[in-house]
Amino acid sequence: MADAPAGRDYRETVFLPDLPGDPFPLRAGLPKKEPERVKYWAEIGLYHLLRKEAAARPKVVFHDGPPYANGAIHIGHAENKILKDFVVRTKQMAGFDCDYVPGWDCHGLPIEWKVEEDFRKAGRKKSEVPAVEFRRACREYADKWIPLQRDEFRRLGIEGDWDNYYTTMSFDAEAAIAREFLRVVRTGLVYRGSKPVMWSPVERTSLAEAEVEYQEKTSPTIWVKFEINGYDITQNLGGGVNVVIWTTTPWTIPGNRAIAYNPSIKYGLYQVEEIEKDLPFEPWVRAGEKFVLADARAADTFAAAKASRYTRLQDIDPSKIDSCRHPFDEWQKTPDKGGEYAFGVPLLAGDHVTDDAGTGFVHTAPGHGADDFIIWTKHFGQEGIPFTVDEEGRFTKEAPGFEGLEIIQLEGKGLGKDGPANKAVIDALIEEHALLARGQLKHSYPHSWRSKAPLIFRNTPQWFIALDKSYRDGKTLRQVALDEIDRVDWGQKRTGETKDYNRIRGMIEDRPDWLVSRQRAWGVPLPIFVSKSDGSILQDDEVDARIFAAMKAGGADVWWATPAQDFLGAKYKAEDYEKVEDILDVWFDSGSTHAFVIGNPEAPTRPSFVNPVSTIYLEGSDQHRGWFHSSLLESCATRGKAPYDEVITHGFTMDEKGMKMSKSIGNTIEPQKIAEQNGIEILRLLIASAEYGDDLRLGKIMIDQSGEMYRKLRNTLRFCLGALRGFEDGERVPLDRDLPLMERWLLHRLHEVDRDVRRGYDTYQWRVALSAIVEFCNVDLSAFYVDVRKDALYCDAPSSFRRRACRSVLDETFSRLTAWLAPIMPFTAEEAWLTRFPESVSVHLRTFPETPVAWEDDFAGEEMAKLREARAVVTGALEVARREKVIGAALEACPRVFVADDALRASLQAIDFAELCITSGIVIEAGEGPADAFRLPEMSGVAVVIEKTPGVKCARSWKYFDPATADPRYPDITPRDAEAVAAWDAARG
RNA sequence: AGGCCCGUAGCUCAGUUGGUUAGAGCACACGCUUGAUAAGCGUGGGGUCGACAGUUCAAAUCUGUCCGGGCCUACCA
Repeated sequence: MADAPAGRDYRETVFLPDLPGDPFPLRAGLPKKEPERVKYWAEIGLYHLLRKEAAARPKVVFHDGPPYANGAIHIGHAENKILKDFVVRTKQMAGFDCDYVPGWDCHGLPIEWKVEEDFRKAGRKKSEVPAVEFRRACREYADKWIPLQRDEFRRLGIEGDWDNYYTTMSFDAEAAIAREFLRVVRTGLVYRGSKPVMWSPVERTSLAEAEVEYQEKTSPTIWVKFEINGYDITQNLGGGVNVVIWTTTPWTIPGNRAIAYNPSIKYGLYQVEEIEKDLPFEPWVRAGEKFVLADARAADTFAAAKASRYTRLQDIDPSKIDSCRHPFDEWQKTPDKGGEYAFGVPLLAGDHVTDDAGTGFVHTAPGHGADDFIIWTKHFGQEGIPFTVDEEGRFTKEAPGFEGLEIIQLEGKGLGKDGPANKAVIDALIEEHALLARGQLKHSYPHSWRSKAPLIFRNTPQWFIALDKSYRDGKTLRQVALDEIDRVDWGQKRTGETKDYNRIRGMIEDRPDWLVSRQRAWGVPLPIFVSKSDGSILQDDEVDARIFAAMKAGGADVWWATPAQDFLGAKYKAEDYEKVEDILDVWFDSGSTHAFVIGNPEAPTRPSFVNPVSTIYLEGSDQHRGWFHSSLLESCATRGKAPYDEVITHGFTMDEKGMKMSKSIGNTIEPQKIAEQNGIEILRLLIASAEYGDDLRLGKIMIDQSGEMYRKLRNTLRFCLGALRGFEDGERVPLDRDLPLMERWLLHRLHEVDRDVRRGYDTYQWRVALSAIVEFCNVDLSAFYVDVRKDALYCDAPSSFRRRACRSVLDETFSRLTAWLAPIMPFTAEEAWLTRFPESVSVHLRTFPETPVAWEDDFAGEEMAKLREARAVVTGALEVARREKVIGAALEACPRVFVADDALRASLQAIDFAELCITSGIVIEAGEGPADAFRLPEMSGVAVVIEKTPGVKCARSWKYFDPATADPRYPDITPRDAEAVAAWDAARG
């Protein structure tokens, strides 16, 4: 076999997929091109074009959870915004109007800290800066960051109304937040109660959890006797039986109001028999004394008390103890001779009590501990909690006998050290014979982040929203919220995933009342007046209207800058009312965003928010405790319903090992860096292919892998662009059953992929859609359809039906690929689309093309599945022949295919199977074939023997052919190629 | 410490109500091609399904314990 004699170079007559000037190069240059594209979208006003295009469509509201206006964005922000962008873009392209209004959360501590620091550097203490000046500085600080963050978000390819973003500190927002709170007041759910908070006596302020750090501290420990008042079998016990508690904070004893025990712990009655001898001091314990203790704690307790021998008399059930005497209830040094402490100390059951430390009984001072507070309010509500300590950490008159003593030294050399309070209490206990033992303990104890001074738990008056008070059709806020949780889709409806539903439900079921007041400066005030005579909150529409109007005009500052009388008007006297100066929990701010961003159903803030078919929230899973939570409660309180219909959550970004990213470990990855080095679309693709509900791992390997996926997709688009060069409507053939099987099958696949992509997008499972697209590109297009059809595309005459059919179907493919990919790869989809249609404005103004039902073609699908299985046997055989150096390229082969099954053989004969296998010829025969033929275990009825193709190699298509069949004008190419070249020559004259 | 959750090939993910030798894409190795060419095609290696125990004729799939990781609470009298 010899090649045709060297003759004409046909290369120029081959329709290679090059585009003039290579407008869509393989090397994308994303880091450089993406910013240009962002600018382009801004210039054409894409956001406004989108709104205009979709004005008549059904609305979907995607409401942005506001990031905090502080610092550069990090990878977590990037994941969050990109996922949001996927939702917004897919909804828009699925035929909705999905308006996205980004926002920022501006009030709160982090900014307050920064600004405070700035003032300190300038030599001014916060307390010396007027509230309004301080707030102005906070506002300026937030204002500085918003445009910076906005530009970073736009760089990520996020589309939205970036010129009209919302903030929680705009005057409108501040007025709206205040009005929302007044709305809650009208439900009757707002009350003033108290709660122990972390308090710094040195700084005279409460501290947030984030401002607290734990340090080692040595504290006194005391074992205190509480004599039992009554026990229904007291007669059997005799008198003088004591419950023993243990504590590291003696100063909380005046605040003791209860003792907690755990019903699942075993308790016993013990009698002391003998005291240790030869001690350098005389122990307080006496032989014959009786104590109730957890059995597991008896040994340690008696060791501390120096009782060398003791006996256990009987079991004790603490629930049968009515109450105990307070150790100070007969203390002579109190003004009332102990009468102030003459309340019974009840025993309360609580799970927080353990028997691995202490005595099995927990001293409970509801004003000075979280557990203490919880167990107390569970039994007695807010009643009866004393305020024993003032804001400087001094005992008040509610701690009779100790008034004025400091818990922590406030000044001088001993600043931050224990004050006289502990010692005074211990002395009093000794005096009253209530101290069993004492010691010292080194333990971790809360300290102020800034002053490093120890903190105390201190009961302070605060404002709450009640969860268990009925307010709406006899229901409580908790009940309404739980009902709404059932209505909302947390994923349990779209994918059956119940984890988010369970999580939010659990949180709402368990949470205590909402503490909404903060003793801070940078926020929206609780805009209320409290009657000095009866403690009720003034509720008057005219007053509320004045407050709202003033804030709308001048922001929340007016609350501090305007005399109370101006709000109260003529009807009320300022001196009769206390103007509350606390600010609202910032979660109340963001919980109210729905009210001023989306608006009420009756009063939407924009046309794109009218009667939405759905309102969607999407945030990280930490927002179950945050924004999802506060928005739910706020909206249920004011409107009786959740502000959203669907909630989507995502996990957190981790490093490549699945560990949390942190600056100190140095394993962070900045989105800005990915944008510079790889292009942000690589990150978008990575996020789209991940199970974002779980944590997202991020590392070099994943980014590289995502880059590979990108290249494959880009190259597929690039091939389509080249293959479709010059394709016009006139070339199009009807997309019906007269198409070749290959094209019928490809349409069938487009139909299937369309279904998968829509299903993925509808349920926010981007990876389902993306993997359908990627697999289609790789397996169906690249490895099969394109590989097979390259011959027809390159070498057929333009008039060839086969080539026209191929191009018609590729046109539909390109149309869909660009649309399907647009939400995930907005830059590249745009680039591809505009390369093909330079006169078009943007791919993003399109919707997903409808895919005709008629394209579903089960026959083509099943037929092609069979053919590809048979093809796999041929490719396997070719591989063996290649390895044995029988052939190199597949076109050198002419396989003999033995097919036992008549139906399968008929299928193979019905089409050009050589074309499918990309061989120059093929022989299909009946029967089992020779024993040494190539077979695959899963296709036992097909056997293949590879033989070399006879004939000569076509100088144009490289196929081997019988030169006897050649067109005499073109002896070195096949007749098919001759026809194409003839047409090509004719066109050029 | 408690609540919710995650743990399948090097990587990202599929694995229907428990049922034949656990799949895909990418990566890797080898080969082919040199007309998608800083591309394309083919073939191949690679997993005790986090560990252990249990239920079952049968478990990646159900139960329990443990290990590792994440988010959120709490952090102790």
